[in-house]
Amino acid sequence: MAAKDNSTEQHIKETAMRVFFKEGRFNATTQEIADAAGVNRTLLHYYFRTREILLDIVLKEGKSAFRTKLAETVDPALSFKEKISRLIDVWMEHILEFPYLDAYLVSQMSNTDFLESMKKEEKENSKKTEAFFEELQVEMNAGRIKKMDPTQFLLNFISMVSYPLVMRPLLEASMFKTKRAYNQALEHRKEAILAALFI
Amino acid sequence: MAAKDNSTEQHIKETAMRVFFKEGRFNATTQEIADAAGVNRTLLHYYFRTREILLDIVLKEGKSAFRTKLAETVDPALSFKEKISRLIDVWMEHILEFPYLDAYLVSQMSNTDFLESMKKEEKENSKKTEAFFEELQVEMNAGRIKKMDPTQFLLNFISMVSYPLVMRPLLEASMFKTKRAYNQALEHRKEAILAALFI
DNA sequence: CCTTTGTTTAACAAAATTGTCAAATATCAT
DNA sequence: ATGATATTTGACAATTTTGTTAAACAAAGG
Repeated sequence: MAAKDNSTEQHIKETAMRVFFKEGRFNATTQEIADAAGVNRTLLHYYFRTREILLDIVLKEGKSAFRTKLAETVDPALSFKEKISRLIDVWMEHILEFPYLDAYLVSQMSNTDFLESMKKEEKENSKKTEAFFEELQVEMNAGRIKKMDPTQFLLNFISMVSYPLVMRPLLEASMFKTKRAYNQALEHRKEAILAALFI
Repeated sequence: MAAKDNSTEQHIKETAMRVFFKEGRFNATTQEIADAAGVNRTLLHYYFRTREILLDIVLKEGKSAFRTKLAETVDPALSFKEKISRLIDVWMEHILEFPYLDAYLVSQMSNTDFLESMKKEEKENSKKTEAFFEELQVEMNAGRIKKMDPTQFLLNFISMVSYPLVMRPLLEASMFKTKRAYNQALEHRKEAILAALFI
């Protein structure tokens, strides 16, 4: 293999992503990750040197991919409601793919570095948020949404989309009789959210 | 000290509760917990034998206390909306006190034992849930709530109450300019939730 | 005073985990 | 075939963490 081939490196990252954020095994050891990837543990250190660096990279790339996806989703030509509708789709899809990502982020929030990088993101997104709020204001004036603080609308929106998926194992076990019942509820989730957000 | 005095044992439990579920340090070592409690590490093992047992006890007692609190809150004489209103108060208060508890529960959900104990709780609560759904049905028929699947109403409710608090560090850092702005939003959270749930 | 209970101290073994290294193999490109 | 890169193997030191034990000390009650 003379030519640089990063497929194994990529494969390790994807495996780590799976173990951490799909399966929620936040304390997985380097050995477990290597096993899951079908690769020798030394190779992890060869490519990423430390477990922490690997986790950092995986997290950063995951977040970045999601941000890109979200941005691509919002077509300015669409109606506000249609925008929201598509956002719900993409957002739910993403959390379904990596259900433990948010829980991990929160659990790491006492870490100062994380907070810093988050605040940087906020600044980059603040323009989009303001634009969103303006559109929202128009909808409220048009009587298609109850008048309220835009912030509260945003919180309602994110909450209703994320929570049932992020806390899925908890809700499924503690409030529903069967997994099937929960899956059915999720299937109709989007309409329920839209109905709650719009008059 | 001839007489049995369990104040230190209690103090250790409270400290563990604080470290784990108020501060979110899920990986705190027995040494760190002992330090936080101002007590020798050996004493932890003396009372609880293992770290795992201590965590189990703390978690079980915490959940049980919350369940009791919730049950006490619901006065059958109140109107449905008033019941919901009080539930929001108690619920938010509880999450404010132990913001990391839900995240921990979710992170442990791959653990089979947890799932089992959760399912047991579901069975105990299923009667209450059904009663809740019946009341909800009455409200819908009376036109005070949009007609929808009661399950979706419940998911909307829990989501809007919990998510902004459970994910607080995340939302605060990534979407708000200041902590103060977030606190202000939380102050008006209850009315916003009620407005979204009721017509 | 003596006993019991609570608590600390120190030391220890065992296990788990991490990160590093050197050497051996494998695989591919030229 | 040769060289270069990818990957495995085995071994190792260092560290962290856990759980146990024995001994000493403190305090309070009878």
